[in-house]
Amino acid sequence: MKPRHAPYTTHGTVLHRRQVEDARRAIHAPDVLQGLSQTFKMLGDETRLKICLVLARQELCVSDIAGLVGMSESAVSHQLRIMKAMRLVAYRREGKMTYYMLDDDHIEDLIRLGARHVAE
Amino acid sequence: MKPRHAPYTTHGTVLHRRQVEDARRAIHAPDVLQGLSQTFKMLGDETRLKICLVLARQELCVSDIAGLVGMSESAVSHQLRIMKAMRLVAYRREGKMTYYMLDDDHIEDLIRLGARHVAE
DNA sequence: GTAACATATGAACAGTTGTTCAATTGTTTG
DNA sequence: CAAACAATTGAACAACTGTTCATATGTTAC
Repeated sequence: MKPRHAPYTTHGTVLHRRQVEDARRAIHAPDVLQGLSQTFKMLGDETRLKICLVLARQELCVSDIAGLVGMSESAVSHQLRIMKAMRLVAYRREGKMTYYMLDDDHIEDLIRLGARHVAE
Repeated sequence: MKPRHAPYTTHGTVLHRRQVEDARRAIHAPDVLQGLSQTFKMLGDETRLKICLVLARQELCVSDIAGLVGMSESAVSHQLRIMKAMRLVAYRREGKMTYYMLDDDHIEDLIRLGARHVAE
């Protein structure tokens, strides 16, 4: 059985020149890479993921979000602050309450695609 | 200015009945939710994200992956173990080397969609 | 056999993360 | 005004994460 690759150097250096050169092109620019991982990390927490889901179609006040995601209002408020900083959610104050809403069209698509992946 | 919502109860209970009922339907089943956040969390780490990118088109040995993503071989090996456990990568041994490759079509789509999002 | 190498693995560690709790702010209502 | 309520904030804390370092495993070449 003949080898599919041709290794040509030693430790610390590139072992498979052609493959490595091709692969290098696949890596995005540092800032894109950072934004990407930040976005995914955002959705990597179940609480935030649920918040995104419930806020996708309508605005909701903090208490209702808390009830829906099964977390304390404080915990939700902390998460919303992060999501607000990332410009993922918009908010609107009305009297005692603050209504939050998802302010990013792409997120829903991302979750939908992810869900299709999970469903195998 | 008339209120857009009609609050009707107090603390701990639902404040906006209709919105909450609609929102509740948007939350996926617990196992789907968990799978989703796990997948996103996976991509939420820059090292793993880069590994996915470089392994999308061709297989590579651990040393070359390490060189490409700028991490020690040990660090990469640890991450590959996790990714292997998640059935995200497949591997093939050939002599001294182990060649890894992305074993999940959806991941690339997910990253591509994410990248489009980052680019605004 | 030994030496060199590629990879894997375990323990330890620092850094980060998400929640809780208590206190605070700001608003509405009586 | 005070009481009730919605939301926010900061400190503290436990849990988790990713890396490093040292060591181990397994393969190839001499």
